[in-house]
Amino acid sequence: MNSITFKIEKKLKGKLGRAGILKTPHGEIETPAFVVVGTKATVKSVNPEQVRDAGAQVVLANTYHLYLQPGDETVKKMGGLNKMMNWHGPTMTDSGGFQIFSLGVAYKKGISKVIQITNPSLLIPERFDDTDAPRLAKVGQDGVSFTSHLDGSIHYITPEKSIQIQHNLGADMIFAFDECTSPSEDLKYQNEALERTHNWAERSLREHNKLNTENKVALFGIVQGGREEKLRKKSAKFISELRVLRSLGEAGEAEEIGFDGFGIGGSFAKEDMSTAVKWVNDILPEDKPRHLLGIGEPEDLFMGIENGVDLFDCVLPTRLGRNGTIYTKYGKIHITNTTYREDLKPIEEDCECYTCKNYSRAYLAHLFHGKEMLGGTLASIHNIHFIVGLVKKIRQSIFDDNFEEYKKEFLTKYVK
RNA sequence: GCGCCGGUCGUAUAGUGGCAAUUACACGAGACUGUAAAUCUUGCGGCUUCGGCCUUCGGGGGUUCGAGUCCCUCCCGGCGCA
Repeated sequence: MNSITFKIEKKLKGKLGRAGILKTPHGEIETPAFVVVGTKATVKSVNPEQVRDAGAQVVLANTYHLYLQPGDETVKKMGGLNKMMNWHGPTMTDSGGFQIFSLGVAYKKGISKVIQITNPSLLIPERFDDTDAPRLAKVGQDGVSFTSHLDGSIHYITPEKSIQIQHNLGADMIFAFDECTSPSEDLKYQNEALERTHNWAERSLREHNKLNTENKVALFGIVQGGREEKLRKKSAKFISELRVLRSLGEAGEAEEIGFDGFGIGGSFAKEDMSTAVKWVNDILPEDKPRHLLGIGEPEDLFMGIENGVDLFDCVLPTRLGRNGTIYTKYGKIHITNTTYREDLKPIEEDCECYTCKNYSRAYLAHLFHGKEMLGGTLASIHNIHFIVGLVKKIRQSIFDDNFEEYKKEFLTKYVK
């Protein structure tokens, strides 16, 4: 009996894309699916009923943040992630690997998850030879030391520790501890980092194997390798084929176990993303779910799905929403712009979300100008509905055999 | 009527001889991709070939190389005494 099962129901002709169903202990996920991010066990500004009503099937929380506050043991005492946050559906946790990047090389530097290759200076390693620069995460031999942004305390996270924390948090699907590298690192470093990620993958899998006695938790391995084709393919192969032995009781028998699913990680140059995803998904086993970590924008979702991605997560719908940027089928709008102050239309006329059914742009503009909390909530609800809904529509287009037409129709109207 | 205090970029302020002028809010625009983010950046007198140029601190006049700052006068507001 596996913790999760994945069944492909329909494939995209001539492409790697597919639509399927992922079964977890807390319910089914129709894939491709967009996972809503709730880093600290809350989707910021939105309650679980609103998250569900906006169409979300699954939420993702973060190991690093919940370990620091309130502490994974405390989460466990509260009954685990689902019970604590009153979310009844499937859950995931990220391993903390992204914080190696965001609190490390990327710390205070304007390097983000996705960079534009039109700014090539970000890709020149020499420009970033700043080993002395202050950072809150430092990679060591065995794990990573983090300086807490909350109180300055030092914490050493190893793959084993990350997996232990994640088991305490109690999500259905968890991730191996990996190192998300910056594209500004040179090839030598990318190589070293990848070796480390592979080593950590094995240690994560072993620790998970020890702790997963009830077989309720699924572990996803993460493919890294930066922008290098060789490294990406090497990583996909290694992570796919990684096995550890699990004993089957007293008789001394053992079975080989590998990862239940796969994550594709890294900080991408936008232009490189599709080729990297393609390299990797060509190699990853077809019968296991694939999660493109931390992506993305509407155009990225089409790209990912057509190249065989089953799951996405991204902070954008909620972060943008909170900050007054709202998705529409014609592109994003800034609701605080003067033009919306007396605009009585909903964000989108034909949108079925709670926000669009009940409120005008003018009211949202008012809430944002007045710094009322409800503004961020209503905008987040719409953005979640929009992005989650977009992935659902793309999924439907796979079943309807009109993926290409839908993609073209959407992207023609949608102005970046 | 007399005395005192005060009038600075939408608002509130800083500024006591070198100032296109502080700070906050408001306003305008932008950014955000496994969330140190309900955050951050940036503009906010006009023009600019980005070197500058012009016009500004209640009105008018004066002193000075130079005035938001000093002097005179007028206008407006607040307080006190008649």
